Amino acid sequence: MTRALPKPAGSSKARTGKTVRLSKAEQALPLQQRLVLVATRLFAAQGYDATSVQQIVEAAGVTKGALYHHFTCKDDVLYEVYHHVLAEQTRRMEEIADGPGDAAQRLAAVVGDVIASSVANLDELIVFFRSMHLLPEAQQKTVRAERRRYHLRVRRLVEEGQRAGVLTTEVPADLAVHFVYGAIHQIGTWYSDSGPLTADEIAQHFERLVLSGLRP
Amino acid sequence: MTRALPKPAGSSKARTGKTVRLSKAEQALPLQQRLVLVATRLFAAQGYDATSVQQIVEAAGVTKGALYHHFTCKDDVLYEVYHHVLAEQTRRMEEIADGPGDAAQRLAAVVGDVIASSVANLDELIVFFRSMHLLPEAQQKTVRAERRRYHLRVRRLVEEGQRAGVLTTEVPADLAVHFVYGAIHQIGTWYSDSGPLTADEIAQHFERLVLSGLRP
Amino acid sequence: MTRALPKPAGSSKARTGKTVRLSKAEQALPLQQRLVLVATRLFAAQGYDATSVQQIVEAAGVTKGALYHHFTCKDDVLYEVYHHVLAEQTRRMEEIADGPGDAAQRLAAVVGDVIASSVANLDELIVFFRSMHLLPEAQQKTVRAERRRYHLRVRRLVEEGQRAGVLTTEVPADLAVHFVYGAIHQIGTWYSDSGPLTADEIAQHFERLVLSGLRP
Amino acid sequence: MTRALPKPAGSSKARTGKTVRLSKAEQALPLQQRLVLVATRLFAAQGYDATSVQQIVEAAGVTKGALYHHFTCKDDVLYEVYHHVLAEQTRRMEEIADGPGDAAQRLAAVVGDVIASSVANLDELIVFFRSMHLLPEAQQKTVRAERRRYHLRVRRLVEEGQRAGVLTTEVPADLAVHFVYGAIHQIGTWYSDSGPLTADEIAQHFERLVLSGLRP
DNA sequence: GATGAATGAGCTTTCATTCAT
DNA sequence: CATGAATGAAAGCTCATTCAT
Repeated sequence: MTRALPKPAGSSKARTGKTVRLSKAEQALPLQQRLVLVATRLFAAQGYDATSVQQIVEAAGVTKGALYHHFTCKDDVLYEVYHHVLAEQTRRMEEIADGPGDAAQRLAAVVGDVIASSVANLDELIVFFRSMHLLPEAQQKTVRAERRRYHLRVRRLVEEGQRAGVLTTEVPADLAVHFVYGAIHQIGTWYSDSGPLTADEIAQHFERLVLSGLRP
Repeated sequence: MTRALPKPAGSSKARTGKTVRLSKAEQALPLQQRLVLVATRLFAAQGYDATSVQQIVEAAGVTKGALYHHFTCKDDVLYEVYHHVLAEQTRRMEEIADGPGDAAQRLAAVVGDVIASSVANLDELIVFFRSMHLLPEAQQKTVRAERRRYHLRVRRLVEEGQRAGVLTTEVPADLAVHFVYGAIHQIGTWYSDSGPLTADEIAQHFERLVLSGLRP
Repeated sequence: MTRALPKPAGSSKARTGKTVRLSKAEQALPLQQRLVLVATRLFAAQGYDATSVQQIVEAAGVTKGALYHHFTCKDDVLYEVYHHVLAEQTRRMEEIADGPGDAAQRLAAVVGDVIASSVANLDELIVFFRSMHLLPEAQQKTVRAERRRYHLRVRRLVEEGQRAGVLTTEVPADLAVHFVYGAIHQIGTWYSDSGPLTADEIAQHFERLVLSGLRP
Repeated sequence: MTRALPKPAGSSKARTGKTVRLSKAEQALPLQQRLVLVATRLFAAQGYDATSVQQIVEAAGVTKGALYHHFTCKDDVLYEVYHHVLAEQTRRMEEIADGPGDAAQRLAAVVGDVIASSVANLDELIVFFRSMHLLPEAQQKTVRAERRRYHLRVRRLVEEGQRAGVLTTEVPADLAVHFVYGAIHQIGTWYSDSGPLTADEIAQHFERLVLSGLRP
């Protein structure tokens, strides 16, 4: 017996009694969006497997049948979260990447923007990195493909900067992108609204840190 | 079991038929370590909730009774994975942080070392970030406390470097640490043995990227 | 429904993906008959319980509301199948039984006719014997009463033959009827359109087999 | 609205509140056999789909987990019923068919025996013909193959009789077998312990009816 | 008349965990 | 120490049926 740990009180599922409260505006959303919203919060707080469909529908104020009227299965709800995050993030990134400024400036802008939107949607970020692997293989493939497209677009931005001489060629572009996004994607594990820094301040520091490493 | 019928495909548990094969050396490990090892691989591949106790004991070649002899419950196995990772990483980091060289050099060495050991134990890294939130609150607290101690030690190293003038004071030490480790902790999401760069090369690039950002 | 995900294989309902195609003439039937027709085929192919109301209405090209407008409940659809089979079979049998010829000749004619109409409506026959027990007790009673009436009429025909000396008195009339219909009612379990014998040939053989056993 | 039928009181499942009572001897059976026994009775009374696993385990005095420890799924329990019936019936038939006497005598003996054993195990007979089609396709195939083997053996017996001149060649052997067994397999739909004839009397009459039809 | 969203009840199955042997 | 049968609780999902529009 390795150690006598205090036994968890209840079942291993529903690890926290977490309930989600919705604002007036959120309650007015169409049921499908309301369910995704509620599910995102619960998945972020407890994990996908540990969140029961029952918890989701209770938090949304409907019954299971209603959920299964809008989604084919629980996986589908999770997939919807990804779909939402990825589509939004990709859209924003591309708008900046395809915009004006030199490549280094645009990269910095992308970093700043993605930090802002990550902080604004922390739950989605958390769910994304903790639970993607729980999707059925087929859907994981789709998600990974979308992510790769995102990654490749940013890599092209870095390569453009390298060719233009505003970013160092010493670091392979691929690795540079991983480096940049690594720091950002981990924000969910430590950021807190009540921390000493605002999202903006974090974004500025990160822009600087990232860019100074990538300058020639 | 009367007869082995093909399992229904849709089962949300056992998402992959993943089985784990152990090397000769690993098979010779004491049962407790063997179980943790096998569990780590399964948790990394399928997630904690999606891995059944049955799968773990089958992969380790024993029966449930044996597992429950060594661990109080399934949570305890997961906790053991963390204990193992954290203890080892902390030991290595402190050895370097308390060693010779200026603060910036030691920080670079820490970064290099933690990347090396992360790549060498990818499964543990993956489980750590994906499944920590699934532990009962009590154990999460313990783990978070250990992580904070680790974080604080590295922060002290950064502060030392700032005071010594070898690291910039423009970035808060706390944020600097988050930045450094963010990139490292995400390695599990993209690193592959068959990728273009060796762990060593990645480590060198990351050291450079990190340090150039933190130089005054 | 957000997206069409492949259905999990193991679902105990919808055992086969059976869909029913209707001929032009059948599509022109009034909705109520069309629903009964479609339901008969689905019940025969999958069983009553395994066929969902959804499948029925989809196959008929309408929505649930339409079905519930014509039938009080799913049971009612099944009952309608019986009603249809029984009324038709009784009508034909009585026409022959009340017609010309000696009792043995009329019995033979009944056998021939019932085989012909059973083969022509195999699905109804199958549903009849597989699913009658699934009706609510009250409706089962009604159906059983109708069947008994049918049975008694044929028994009277046999008794008439016995009195007239054209059928043996060694076999109780009741048992004789069970014997005769046993063979016929099982046709659904082995008959195939592509088998070596036509319905007519089967009918002729069965007439001979039955009658030679019942001759004095 | 076709007709106003009295609505079924409860859910469509568990159509009857049927409970099964076990004799002392039956209660002493190993759990696996006890479950099959209880399930056979419930399936015969209510149908397979309409019988819940809950009903089975309650009648057997255990919990669901116990059932799933011995069977992989509900289908498996049904399959076990078939396996049991078929193996037993085949064994008995082959013993007689391979025994002494001319082919007609052996055929008569087979008929007598199968009636006796059908009456002795009416529930199994009923389940067999009503619910076989509810098995997954793979298992249906197996069952059909076993049945075909049985059918072929009896057909060979008929053919032997035809060659020996003790059975008519006017009726194709295949059809003859279908005819013989048709009557027998329907026994479940009308036989009652409290009816006017004993199983023995029925058997004797059927032997006579069948054989006189098949004599040259 | 017909639709589509929603309900409520129940179903099969899974699984961590216990315990007599 | 270890096993294998069994428990108890919950989970995901389906479906007949209702009802506002």
